[in-house]
Amino acid sequence: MTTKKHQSLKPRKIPSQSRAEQTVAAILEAAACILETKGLDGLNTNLVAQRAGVSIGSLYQYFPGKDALIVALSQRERAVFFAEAEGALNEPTGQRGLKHLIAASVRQQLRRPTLARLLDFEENRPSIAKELAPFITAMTELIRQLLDHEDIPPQPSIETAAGDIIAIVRAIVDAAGERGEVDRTALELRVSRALFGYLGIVGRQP
Amino acid sequence: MTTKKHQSLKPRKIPSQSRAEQTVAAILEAAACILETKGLDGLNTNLVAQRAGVSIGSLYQYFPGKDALIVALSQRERAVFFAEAEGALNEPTGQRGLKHLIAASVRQQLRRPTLARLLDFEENRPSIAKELAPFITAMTELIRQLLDHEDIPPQPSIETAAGDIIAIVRAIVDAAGERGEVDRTALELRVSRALFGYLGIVGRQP
Amino acid sequence: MTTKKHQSLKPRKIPSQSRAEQTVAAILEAAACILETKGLDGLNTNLVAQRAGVSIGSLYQYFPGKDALIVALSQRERAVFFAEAEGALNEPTGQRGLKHLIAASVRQQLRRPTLARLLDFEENRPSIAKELAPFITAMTELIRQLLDHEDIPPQPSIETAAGDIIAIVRAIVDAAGERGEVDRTALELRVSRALFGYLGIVGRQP
Amino acid sequence: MTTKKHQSLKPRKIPSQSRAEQTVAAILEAAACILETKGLDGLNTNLVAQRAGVSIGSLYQYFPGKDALIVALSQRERAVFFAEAEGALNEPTGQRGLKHLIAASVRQQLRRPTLARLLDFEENRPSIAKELAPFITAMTELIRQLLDHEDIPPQPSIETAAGDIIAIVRAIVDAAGERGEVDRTALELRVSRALFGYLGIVGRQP
DNA sequence: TATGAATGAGACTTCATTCAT
DNA sequence: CATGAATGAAGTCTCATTCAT
Repeated sequence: MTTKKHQSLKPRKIPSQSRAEQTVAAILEAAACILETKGLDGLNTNLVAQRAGVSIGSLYQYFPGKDALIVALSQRERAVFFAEAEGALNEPTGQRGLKHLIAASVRQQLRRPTLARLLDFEENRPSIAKELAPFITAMTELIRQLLDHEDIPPQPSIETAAGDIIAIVRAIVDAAGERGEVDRTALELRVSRALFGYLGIVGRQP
Repeated sequence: MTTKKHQSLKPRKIPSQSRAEQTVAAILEAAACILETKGLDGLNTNLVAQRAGVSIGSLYQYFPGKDALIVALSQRERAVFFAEAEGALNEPTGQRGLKHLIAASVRQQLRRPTLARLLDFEENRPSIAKELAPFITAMTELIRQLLDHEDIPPQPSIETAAGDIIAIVRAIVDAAGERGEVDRTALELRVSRALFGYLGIVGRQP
Repeated sequence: MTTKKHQSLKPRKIPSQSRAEQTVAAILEAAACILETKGLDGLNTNLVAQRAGVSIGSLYQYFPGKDALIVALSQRERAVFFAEAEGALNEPTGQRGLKHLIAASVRQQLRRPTLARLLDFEENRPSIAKELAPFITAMTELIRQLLDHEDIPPQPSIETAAGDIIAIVRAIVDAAGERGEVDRTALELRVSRALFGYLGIVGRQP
Repeated sequence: MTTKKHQSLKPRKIPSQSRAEQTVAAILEAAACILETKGLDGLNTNLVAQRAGVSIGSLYQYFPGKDALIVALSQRERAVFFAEAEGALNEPTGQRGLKHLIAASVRQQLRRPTLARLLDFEENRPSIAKELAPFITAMTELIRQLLDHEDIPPQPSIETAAGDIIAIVRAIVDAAGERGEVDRTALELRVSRALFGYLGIVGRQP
């Protein structure tokens, strides 16, 4: 069987000893590495275990299956990203908040471009998406609050707008990653233009 | 590994008899169907052959493997799309041209949303992308000509802009497809705003 | 099925028109070529047909199966060889006869070393061997007559001796072919020594 | 094609647990059995695994493919043979050494005639031969030392002589196996005659 | 808990052979 | 007779997952 259906994708145990935490971290990092170097097709549980210096049995001790690995990896990356993105709420205006969000996205992407792109894709698979719903909800909520500022024109559907915004940022930033761009500022500017245009914000962007 | 490394992705033979053409068409359509209903993981050569009502041997007669199937499918869809998109060059202004392009993209996406989204992703995989390079080149050239009109502000890099434009259109349109949107007009409008914003075109869009 | 069991290995029809003869010759030569360049694993009926410039259907018109191809090829080579070897019977002494036989073997092998070696092997497969029995019988008979001369010490078993002689000649000559040797004379000398030693012929060989 | 091109033929992992050693042994013995009863065409990985009482996955855990199986089998047989053959170096004279070598060859062949013959052939296939080069080298060296004794006439090329000797012994011994001979002594005598004749040793062999 | 050998469903692919045109 | 599209049995090989030690 390729993949067992309908099994939990949550980590099996919350590692309480630091030894276990290290194991989990090693496994995730191994998975990340392989994803970056060999792509999705190159990712398999046996290899991950080997690269992590752990037995395959141990891997299954911490992750109930392959998908759980990807979910955990996404969550790891998302957690970092979200911690940065949340700062957007402290910005005084909606536009400043958006810029903050964009900057966080760009930074996230440029840290590990290949990995980010691959995860972006995997997150679309229904089985994975389900587990990442909380993040989507949180992002949507965050964007909703940003759009709520009075310096942002009202949108017909906040839901739709939030989804579009996430998609647009991702698209430009992934495309840049693919091209190997490294200039953060230029990239942020391009994203801003698209986003501000989308939202109907006229006027000068810095 | 799912797929053998480094094998040709080009069709093995061009069908010379009309019976063969039918076979090829049936195979491609079956692949499209499966992609739509069971996703990428559900796509395998045996199932495709079965659904196409041909033997597995026949499939391999025309396609050297699973990836070749995806390539051929992309090319089929791209050909349809490009035929429509090319009309953009007949528009009098750059902005009208872009609208034409957007409309074509939206139409393409709304025809078979799931399929379109899946192919959009697959096309990013390096091995697939290589085979689709001609299409990318053609699209870039088309966009270059559109941006060349004087009603479009000059862009720092045409290449980058072209890539970004393709990515933005795709992103919004795919996101819409995922949500199950069907309102062509509303969708076109949102894409226009993002694109025109990106390009620095100020002023009222309809 | 890899190969149908129990089917005739004889050519299906004796080609009466010269057109058919040419076809058969082309097929055999194509098979020989492929055997030489891609080895046994590279030999398959479709490829042979293609290389012969004939449709696969036509190939089966003349040969009832893959093994029949190999049998026919062996027979073609054997016929040439045997025509030369038979001259041994005209030699005045047994030793001269043997030399004649050796010379014929060496010449045969050096013409197409790789092909000869491959066929030597294939001829051991029971299904092939059956069809080549007449040749073995003829060879055994030929050798029996040579050994019957009074300048050859009597052998305990003519049958065994004949088999051994064929095997020894083949072994040395194939080994030489493998090494890429081209010096006919040196090779003949070595074979003579082994054979004459085997037969208990003492004294000077030229 | 029967076998994937250009993959390693070396065992994938050396069994560290004794359970694994048993598995490997069972697989090799099953392969040997099948080779003896159904020939080369009858050898396939599924059947080997089944006969060995292990899963196909286990087989591939230790052997990357069918050819690796043959290589390992050859090495197993060669190791046994070489251990016996090496004793030839302890003999006082070259001729005694050769007899020792011949006796070892005959014994090896008569143990499992069919298997020996099949392996002899397979070892000629380039891909297999490569892996067995060490054995060939060792044999050549052994023969070189034997021929170095003063009771053996000097040979124009030791390399060639060594190759020929191996080939001659093999040929006669394989032919005997094919005929179902069981008389060790008679066989050894015939080989001796051929070899001594080849080397130019005159005089009475027992 | 950790280990890693074992499992086996299932995907991929070839190629000898047939048969409708 | 020739053609070449179609067939599908038979084989190869992988990898997610389990389980005895």
